[in-house]
Amino acid sequence: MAHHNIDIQSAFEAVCALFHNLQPHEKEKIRANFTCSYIKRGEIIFRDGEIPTGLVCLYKGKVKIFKEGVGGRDQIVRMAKPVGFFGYRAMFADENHIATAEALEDSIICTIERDCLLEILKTNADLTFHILKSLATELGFSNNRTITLTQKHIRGRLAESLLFLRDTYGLEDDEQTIKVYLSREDLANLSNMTTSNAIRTLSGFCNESVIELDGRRIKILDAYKLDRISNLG
Amino acid sequence: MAHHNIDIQSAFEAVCALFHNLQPHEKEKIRANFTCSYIKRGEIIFRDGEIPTGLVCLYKGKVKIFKEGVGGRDQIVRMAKPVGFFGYRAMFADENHIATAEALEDSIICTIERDCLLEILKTNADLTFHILKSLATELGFSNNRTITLTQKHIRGRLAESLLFLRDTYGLEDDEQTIKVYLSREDLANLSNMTTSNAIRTLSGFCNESVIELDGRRIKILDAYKLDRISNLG
DNA sequence: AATAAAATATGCTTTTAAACATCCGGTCGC
DNA sequence: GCGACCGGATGTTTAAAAGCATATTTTATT
Repeated sequence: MAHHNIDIQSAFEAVCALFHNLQPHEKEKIRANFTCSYIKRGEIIFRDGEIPTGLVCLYKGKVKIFKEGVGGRDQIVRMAKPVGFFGYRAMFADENHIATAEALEDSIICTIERDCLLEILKTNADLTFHILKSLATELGFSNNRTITLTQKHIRGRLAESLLFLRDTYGLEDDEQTIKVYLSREDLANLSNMTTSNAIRTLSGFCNESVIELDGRRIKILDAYKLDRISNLG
Repeated sequence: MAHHNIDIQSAFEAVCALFHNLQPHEKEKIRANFTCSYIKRGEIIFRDGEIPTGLVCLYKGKVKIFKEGVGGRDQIVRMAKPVGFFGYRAMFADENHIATAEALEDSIICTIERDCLLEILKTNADLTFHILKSLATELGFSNNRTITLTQKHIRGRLAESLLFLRDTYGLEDDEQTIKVYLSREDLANLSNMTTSNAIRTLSGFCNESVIELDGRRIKILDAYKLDRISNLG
């Protein structure tokens, strides 16, 4: 790992910037309980059932968080982007993880040791409220997502997923290509469908000139139409 | 409303008991911003799109929180029981409500005015952390629920809903009858299925002697079998 | 470079649950 | 008392998506 030469100081500052209203002594406390590591594409960061060891932050790369469902079918419940936290829900709820986190590309993740963070939260109401707000927002997303995944048809679900990926990771310089390269299987697991149907529907969109495909590269040609499919399909 | 003679003092104490670590001056502040009202069965407490006015607490009765989905099909996202809060997610996320709350039976609800509560939270880290924890737990439920509703088959979804209702509202004195009386339509909206299918599946369970039906009264005869259907069906 | 393994593509079949159509029984309002 | 309406029950039809089979292409491994 050492040969990757992670710039811990930069990572530390970037992570701390996510916290608002951090007192100097709190920052030093975090520094003393802060670790960084390099994660290769495909590696597991934590597994369903494990005890959360701390607050995980993605400094570089992309991570999917998924749950294994009925008959081994995975559902992606979250896509983490840098710089942002993930895997904190279980820690705050005082539960074991209920999902698995896997790096989608080579990534750098940082961890703030659990007890250290909890101690800071016990006295910093501002910071605690900030996290509370994030959780409330996320719960809203989750509720919306439930409706989408259960009620929209395949085309609508996939269209929404593509728009979600665009909104989460942004576009390449061409202003059209979604800045994340998922396998058809991951797209399917994000959209609650089989891999076959993801492939089929994707090539359907392609025929209708809504998107353009080049391997895992997805170019959104007609965002308006994609939005319409998402909302009415 | 006055003729219903709500015991505001008892309600106030019961609601405050939900908060831990409340300072005396905070309690008085809440008392000054505390209102109670009587809600008839079928009445709407708040609607999707409205601005949250405060923290709502159910003191007596039962309330369903649902979202209208594609083609007017509702999905129940939460069932509130006394004494407990609901409708707080939107307030904490600084959003408008994304769901509608309706009383399932005659109920008494109390409201703590929004700004009053937020002020208290700004300085009471303990209390804020407590709410944070609840939200984290709820987000876990929501994620689990998404998997259930998308991946389980009709029988599994309905079985899980029945067990969920039992766990939420408990059983009558006979130790078998679920202590909530939902219409077939509500059961369907809880389980992501059409009303016809809820009726059909329910009478299926009845034929298999897993449950016993008497109108809206549902008796769980074989909890073990119901659990198995939920997990494997 | 050769081979194996994984990912993608596509056609066909089957299953599931929605949609639709009645029908029944109770309740409400007039 | 009558008709309208609502909730519940049940059978039939239809559509959507899963499942399965099989190519083909790409990527990884030796």
